Amino acid sequence: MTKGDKRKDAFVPSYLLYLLAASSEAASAQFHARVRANGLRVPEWRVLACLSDQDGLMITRLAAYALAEQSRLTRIVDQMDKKGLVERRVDDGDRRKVRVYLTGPGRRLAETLVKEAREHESRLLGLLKDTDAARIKPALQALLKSLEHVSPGD
Amino acid sequence: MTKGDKRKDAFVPSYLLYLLAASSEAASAQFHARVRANGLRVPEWRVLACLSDQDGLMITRLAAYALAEQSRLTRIVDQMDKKGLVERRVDDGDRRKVRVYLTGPGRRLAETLVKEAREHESRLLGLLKDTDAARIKPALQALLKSLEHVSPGD
DNA sequence: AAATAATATATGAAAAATCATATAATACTG
DNA sequence: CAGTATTATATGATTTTTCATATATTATTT
Repeated sequence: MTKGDKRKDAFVPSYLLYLLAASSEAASAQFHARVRANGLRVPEWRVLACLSDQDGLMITRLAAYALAEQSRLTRIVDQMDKKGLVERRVDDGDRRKVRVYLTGPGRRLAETLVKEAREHESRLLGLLKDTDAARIKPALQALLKSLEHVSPGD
Repeated sequence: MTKGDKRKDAFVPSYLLYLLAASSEAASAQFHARVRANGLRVPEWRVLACLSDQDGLMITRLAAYALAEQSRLTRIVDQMDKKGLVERRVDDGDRRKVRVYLTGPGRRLAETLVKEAREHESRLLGLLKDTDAARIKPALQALLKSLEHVSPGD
């Protein structure tokens, strides 16, 4: 019982959901500042990144891929449309669907930012010991995958 | 060139910041539903958890610990105060500081939810292979720690 | 100790996110 | 193929969140 034992068994600092939220926030902070420096908000950057992976996604799938709720994504696409970064096209085969495509400027901005994102990621991983750097992405991918098939009522 | 090569090299699904944000969101979803079932919103639960680790934190430190911006935390504490879960006390030594303490009901609710959180975490880790389960928390802690000392202008 | 700077919290106004639901198109069913 | 159900997107109203800054207290400087 010497000293410094006021928090003998803190819960939060080793709680998985805290570690995920806190490290997501901390790891993203610097890069998100770059996003804003490019005149975008975070959800807009996510849309650009998703479309640069797969152009012409419909609103619903784009929302899921970009981690945004559908009605929010509709409005994000509105704003990106106004900025000239994307354009909407109604799907020919199913006219309920609205597909979102990058414009020229949108694609160029996406490419710039994806490049910056890759560089930033390298720097982040470079901060870690090789073992941790090698393990973190596989562990997260495993977690994500195992959660994909969890029933909602769980 | 057989088939199924439309997304030859998708960026997003293996991008660290995406994996962090997506797995944080996916892993938290079920537990956050439990939080709401207990009449709390997520930031309120975080405050309870932080105070159950260390009662009487000042607003600023509580904000950092609970991953909320200061002015937002002020309002969250307002609401929790109204609900009778916490109470404010001005610090005697430095009257700028407002310290936040759990009330009896607040502490009981915190204990209930921390217990549920621990159980939920076990279930989550149980979904993973032993190697991934053993590695994920250390890897995240290493990432968080390496980011603590990154200069803001980086 | 007066003047200035720094720190802690709160608050008003604006922007963004959420929730429920409207609208429109397509798919199913008897 | 008429009627009903389902799916996709948009929108209004409300609640949250954010941003800048006001207010109050303490620390520093000269």
